[in-house]
Amino acid sequence: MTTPAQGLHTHVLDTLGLEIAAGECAPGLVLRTDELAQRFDVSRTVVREVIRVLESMHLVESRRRVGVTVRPTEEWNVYDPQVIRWRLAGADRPRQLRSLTVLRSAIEPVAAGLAARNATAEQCAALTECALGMVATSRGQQLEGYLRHDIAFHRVVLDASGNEMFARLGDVVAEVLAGRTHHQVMFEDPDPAAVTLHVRLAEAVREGDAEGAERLTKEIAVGALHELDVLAP
Amino acid sequence: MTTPAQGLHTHVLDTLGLEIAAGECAPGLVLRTDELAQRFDVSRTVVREVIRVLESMHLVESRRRVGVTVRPTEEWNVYDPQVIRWRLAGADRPRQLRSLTVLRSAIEPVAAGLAARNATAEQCAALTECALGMVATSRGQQLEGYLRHDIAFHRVVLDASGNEMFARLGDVVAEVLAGRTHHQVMFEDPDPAAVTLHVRLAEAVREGDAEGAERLTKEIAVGALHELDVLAP
DNA sequence: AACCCATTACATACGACTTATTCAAGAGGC
DNA sequence: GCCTCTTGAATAAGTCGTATGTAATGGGTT
Repeated sequence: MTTPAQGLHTHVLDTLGLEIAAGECAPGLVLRTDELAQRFDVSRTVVREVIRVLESMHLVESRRRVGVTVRPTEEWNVYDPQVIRWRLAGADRPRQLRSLTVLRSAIEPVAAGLAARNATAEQCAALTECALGMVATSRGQQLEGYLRHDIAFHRVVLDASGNEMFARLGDVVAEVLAGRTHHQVMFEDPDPAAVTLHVRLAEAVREGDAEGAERLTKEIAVGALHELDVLAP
Repeated sequence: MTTPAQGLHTHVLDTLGLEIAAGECAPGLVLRTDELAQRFDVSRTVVREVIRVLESMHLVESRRRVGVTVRPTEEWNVYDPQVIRWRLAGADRPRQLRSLTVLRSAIEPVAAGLAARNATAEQCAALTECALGMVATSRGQQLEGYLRHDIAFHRVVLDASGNEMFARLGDVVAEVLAGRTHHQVMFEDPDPAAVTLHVRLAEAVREGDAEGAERLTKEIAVGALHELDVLAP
């Protein structure tokens, strides 16, 4: 475990956040600030700043006389990209991937519909380019390149929706796609049907076909969920 | 501006967060920790903890030698309930309400469909009770009571979906409904059609009619969006 | 059983030291 | 003479140790 040295604060925060998000600290467990200071060999000041951040994520609760208690999962700020990263790195990655994919299946079709209405010419061009990139990397074990284009594609769609709440889910989608690619069996090339759907989605957005874009995105989502069912029981 | 005394940290954080979220601090503006310490008459320690929290929300970026710079809106963690509260309290509440309502229109139909499949008997009962409460308070300027039941209703649906990402949007929905009720013209009683839709949605969930639940929720969302269009140009 | 007090662990504060970044001045090359 | 690269000083955040305040808990007393 080599410290990236990128700040004591960052190191302590990452370590603690990971442990809590992974469920290694049972809810209700109390941490003592000076214990943590000892454990990480940093001052209590640093620990307190870390605790404050974890508190703002609703991962822990700090109360006088009792210490820092780990909060139950249901209270966490699960939309915080940092929390998502920690959870995806932890033990229940499968469950996490599933709930995030369900979230995507709700958001992205609507976002695609809006994108079909609002996308600029540049965004349409970017979308087509991404789709072409996906096609070009869809065979021959070029999963990393495929992933890059896939992420860019969905990011453009979310951005083009014109809704900032959707746009800000780009990072989440990127994490999901990356997690899926890196964690599951990577022997096979991506599903050809999915590639086709992306190409057609780019077309639908370019033509301003909102219903078509929504329907195609739903199909992509269904495929992703199905893939999860097959590969992760 | 009387301090709630509920911790220096909380006061400084709320004040700064509100100012930034309201757009009073232009992106790129640099704050100095010493200045802030002076301004709020607290120690640098407190300021630094606040800055760390704001940093974790991606509202600001702290760099050595340069200071604490306010980040552009696109980089904020807009799903953080705290950030949402700050923004709803600020100047661009209308835009914020709209984008959150669009988000709801994407999430809640899917959540309702899942709820129809997964809801427990208790959740179905709670749903019916909420719907009844909405009916009972739908006339005679009882908007506060109506709001309470409305919030509870949607929270149960999101919880019953069984997806934690949906469930955690309960707070967001609560903020949106409350913001809508408290900010807009409150002379009129709620739309009778909306009340009916909620009652029928409770029925659909109880009967396990996923498609019906999804369709009814979409209708509710369309109504809410239409209401926004009419009342907020 | 109700009240009070001592203990405990976080909350706040302050000051000194460290480190990274930036800006500018100066040396060197073209 | 102008541009570039290097070097060093200034600056502001980062880190740390310590001291004091404060609220909640738990036990002891009446």
